[in-house]
Amino acid sequence: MEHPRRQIVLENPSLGEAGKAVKTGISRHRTVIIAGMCRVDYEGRASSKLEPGERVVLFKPDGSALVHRPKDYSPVNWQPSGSLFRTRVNEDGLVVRVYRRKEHETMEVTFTDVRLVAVLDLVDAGEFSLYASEKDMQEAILYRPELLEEGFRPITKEMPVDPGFIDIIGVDKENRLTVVEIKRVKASKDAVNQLRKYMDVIDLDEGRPVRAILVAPELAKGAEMLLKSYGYEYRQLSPQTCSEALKEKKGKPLTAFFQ
Amino acid sequence: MEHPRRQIVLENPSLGEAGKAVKTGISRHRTVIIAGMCRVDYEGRASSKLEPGERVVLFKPDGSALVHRPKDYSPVNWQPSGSLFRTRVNEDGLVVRVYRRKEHETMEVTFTDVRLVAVLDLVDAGEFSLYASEKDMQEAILYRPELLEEGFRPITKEMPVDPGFIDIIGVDKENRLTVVEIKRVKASKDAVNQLRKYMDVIDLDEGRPVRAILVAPELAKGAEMLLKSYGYEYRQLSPQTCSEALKEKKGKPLTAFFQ
DNA sequence: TAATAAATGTCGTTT
DNA sequence: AAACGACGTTTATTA
Repeated sequence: MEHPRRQIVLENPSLGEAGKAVKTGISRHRTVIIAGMCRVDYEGRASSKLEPGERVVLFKPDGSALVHRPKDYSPVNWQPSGSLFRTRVNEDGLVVRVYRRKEHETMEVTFTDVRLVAVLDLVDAGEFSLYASEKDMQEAILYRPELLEEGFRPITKEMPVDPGFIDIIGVDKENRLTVVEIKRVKASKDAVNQLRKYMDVIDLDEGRPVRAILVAPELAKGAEMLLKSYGYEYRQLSPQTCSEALKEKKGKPLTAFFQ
Repeated sequence: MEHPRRQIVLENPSLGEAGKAVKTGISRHRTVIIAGMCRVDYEGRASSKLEPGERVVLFKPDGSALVHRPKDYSPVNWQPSGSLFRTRVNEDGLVVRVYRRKEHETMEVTFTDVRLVAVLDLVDAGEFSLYASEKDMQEAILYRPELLEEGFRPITKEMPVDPGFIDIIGVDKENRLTVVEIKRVKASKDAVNQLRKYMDVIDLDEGRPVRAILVAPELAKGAEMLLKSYGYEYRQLSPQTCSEALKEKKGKPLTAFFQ
């Protein structure tokens, strides 16, 4: 015997019917999808006005809300999780007010015509894994220092200094102190400046020559100039390569490499 | 006589029915919503794996795609606009492959159970206006220089220099050259460093004293220290205040202020 | 809570 | 195409 999950799907409902479904969905912490003609007003850190048009609006059980136009990756208006919803139907239409009290932010969506309402009881405990992040690149170099260069030996990772954290500090085969800054995307001037900030601190602490190496899959034109002017070095390395290297080394604890 | 817009809404369809609807929707450049049990694999700049769970997936006519879990503001997987879709039904389920050839990026969503498919012909030409942006702050100061300080006269806006653009250059009431950097949120060390970069360039060009003013609604602790150490100044100003000032001045062209 | 840096950042603009 | 900076950036991490 089939036992269909409780869900509401209304096609071209009246504003009243739609409002009722939305209220039900929100109070029962369901995922609510509304598609239809609406306008949106936002007031908070900035303020915005979106004139009427047809959009897809998502209200999630965690209090996040998204207004999506029929184009673009990013929502035109939104509220992050933790927001509160209030739904009402008045002479303007079906109005959903989404507000965050602490941040003093409000987004109000007013529907004048609803094409679709769906109230869904979604269950999602699936694990999400991301590979080839900057952290992966860092770990890969710690596990296989030859990815940086032959003879390199890491000493510290995430070394805290005044301006932030130095990704990796180590020594090269000639025992010179080496500061490593990792970028998982094409390195820009900013990356070089970041490295420079670290070098300024290191130079203060130590009186001996220190190498600086910028690790990234690509180097922007301006960044290359700046890097050379500082006498720093560049090592091409992609997050994918690092991710591959990590696969082979899975299981060994990081600490083993700091003995 | 009613003329309902062409749209397809299927509740708990078979994978075959769902696939057919999705293919139709994508080929006709409609907005497609699918809710159901799926897994997602992404491969590109990074790579990721999302184990099965129930999600809402959006495919837009401009080639953008979003996978939303029942929580969080941001999609767990996505592709930006310009992507291409390929839909097929096989032994794994209903598979939608979203790829961008140029960037070598692929996202593949595999549905094993579909709770809802909606194919909508959304029309959205509504204008979007954002107020109290950094641009608004800049314009407000150009229109009403006293927002910065009494006697200030702007000379240039968006002055291109080596590291980027100086928001505003002007002279104060004592005719001293003044460099203005604007931030619409609390200014951090980064903002001070940005200002410093501009000052380095200006100092090269001119041999006379130059003032540097950081405009922002708030100043971070570390930023305040750094600012003082450079001898730069801070002017508190909120985007909201600027937005208000602009309302009163609507209509006058900016160029009128550079005579 | 504040600060800091990463992000599959995205998006717009200009060279 | 590349560079550059803003964004209601958001998100995670750490002091």
